[in-house]
Amino acid sequence: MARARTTFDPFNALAEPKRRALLEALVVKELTVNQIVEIMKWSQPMVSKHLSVLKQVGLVSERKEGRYRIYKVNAAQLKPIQKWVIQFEQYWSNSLDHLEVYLNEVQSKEVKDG
Amino acid sequence: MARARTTFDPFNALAEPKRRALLEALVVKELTVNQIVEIMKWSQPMVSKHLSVLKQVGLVSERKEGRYRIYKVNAAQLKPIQKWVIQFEQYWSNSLDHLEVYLNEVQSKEVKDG
DNA sequence: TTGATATATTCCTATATGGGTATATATTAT
DNA sequence: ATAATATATACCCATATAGGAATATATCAA
Repeated sequence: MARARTTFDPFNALAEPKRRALLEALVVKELTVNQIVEIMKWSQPMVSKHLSVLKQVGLVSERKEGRYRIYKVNAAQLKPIQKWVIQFEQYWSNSLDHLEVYLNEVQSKEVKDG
Repeated sequence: MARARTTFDPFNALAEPKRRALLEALVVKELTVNQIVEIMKWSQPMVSKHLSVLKQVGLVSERKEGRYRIYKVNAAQLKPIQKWVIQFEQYWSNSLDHLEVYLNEVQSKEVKDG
């Protein structure tokens, strides 16, 4: 079987880098489709399709205004993702950040190997 | 073109629910492949393949011990994901909803530009 | 009405993938 | 050496895309 559906899972929706970029643009301010097209330099159908995925998982919402559709981020839908990630937070130590840990590992490895 | 490679992007690695389940199991304690097979009731190759993806993006690390490979979570690799999500945190805060934030930004921009 | 603009959708293709089965590789035990 | 165990990998297939091109739909303008 192929990959699981991206369409019903926010994790999956975010797996596509373009969609993350889209959210980053939209969080600054709500935009119409064509404004996104201009900003992103993507084709219009491409923008519409990615927006459609984001809408299906609730990460953006859309309202109609005349010919325009105005999209905005629904950031609350990111909360479940953060909650999932936070489960693991205790396992990356507070006192040392990852870089330090990494450097220490490299250092002790060099000491051991050298 | 098909979907972007899952193999080099932690977001993509987490897009697969089975891999998230795997991390949840591993964060409790490190496990060998066969222990995971028993716990998860997945086929051995399936476990190995998902572990391989997680390893490639650095979300797990592996050490060899005799015939066994012991896998453990490298939770620090989740930090970039959390950082990405946190960018949006102010927008799901209770005190301000997105519209208010937007209006404030527009207002200050107008003040600056006007 | 006719045309222009804004957006969504349909159709197509190429491809990365998830899962299964079989097999390869490594290590330990006899 | 041979067998058994632990794990990874190769191969195959079905499928869900992502993207492009063309088209449909909706709204506004003349």
